[in-house]
Amino acid sequence: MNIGNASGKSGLPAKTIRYYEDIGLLKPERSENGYRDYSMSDVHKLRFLQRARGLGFSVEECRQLLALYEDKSRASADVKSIARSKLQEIDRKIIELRELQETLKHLVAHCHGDQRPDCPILESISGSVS
Amino acid sequence: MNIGNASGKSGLPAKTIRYYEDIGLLKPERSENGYRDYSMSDVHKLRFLQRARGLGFSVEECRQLLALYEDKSRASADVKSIARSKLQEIDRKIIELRELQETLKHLVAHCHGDQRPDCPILESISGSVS
DNA sequence: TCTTGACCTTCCAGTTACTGGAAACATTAC
DNA sequence: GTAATGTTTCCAGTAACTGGAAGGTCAAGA
Repeated sequence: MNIGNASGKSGLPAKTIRYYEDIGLLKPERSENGYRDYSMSDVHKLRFLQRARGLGFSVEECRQLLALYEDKSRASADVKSIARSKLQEIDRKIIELRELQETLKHLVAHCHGDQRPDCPILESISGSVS
Repeated sequence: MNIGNASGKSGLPAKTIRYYEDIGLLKPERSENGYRDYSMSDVHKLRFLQRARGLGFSVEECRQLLALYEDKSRASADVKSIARSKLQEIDRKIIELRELQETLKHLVAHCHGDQRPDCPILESISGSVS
């Protein structure tokens, strides 16, 4: 499938998809006419990239995560260790999102619609300051 | 408190904190000697910025979120509407993180430690392709 | 008191991850 | 057939930092 189609299915702008090819993240086939030709597997990876980038993982982290599935030569112990450290990071992100969620819910619940409430919730949105 | 201290407490590099001042996100007091002087409230905001950026919110979104607490002139209906749309975004992010978590857990659980498993989980990490 | 080292200042240049636009070729729609 | 749309490459610009130089400040130890 063409890049426009892949863009629509993945949620990534065509520009970004080309950029990911430039930096070696995802290299699609080429059609006779020179157009990029994406498989469904490519689209899955693009969609994964779209999500992971939106969740605050860097391009290099995404490259590593993609490599977990693609690099057949990598030892499984390696895969496990990388995946485990990413899992910890994900746990932390989920917790932080829940806290942010609580704060915003509190804000929404305690606004009366006519004036801003005077509650000191900045402390709660910033989490525990160690 | 000095920038080094604020950096340690917030988890943000001093460089980044100065950059946030440059773009008008957070303007601290200045001591007699010209050093930046951060209050605890400033540190809370910095910590919030550290988290929100790490969770994939853009600087402009962070600016908006900070404004929810700071802009006394903003109507509460506005605050509610912005907060609600951010809440939806957070819900989505949490769901996506859970899915990513499931995939990685699956990978860790099904590796045998000596060789990479041959399971087609790319589809699951990329979520539903609409 | 002096000095040494850690910390702070500003400024400017470089990097990462896109993003916009031009010029040209391909495809599709009427 | 031609106009609109989609694709290509290339090059420049933006967002959000990040590193490094040149110099001022401060606290601790000889």
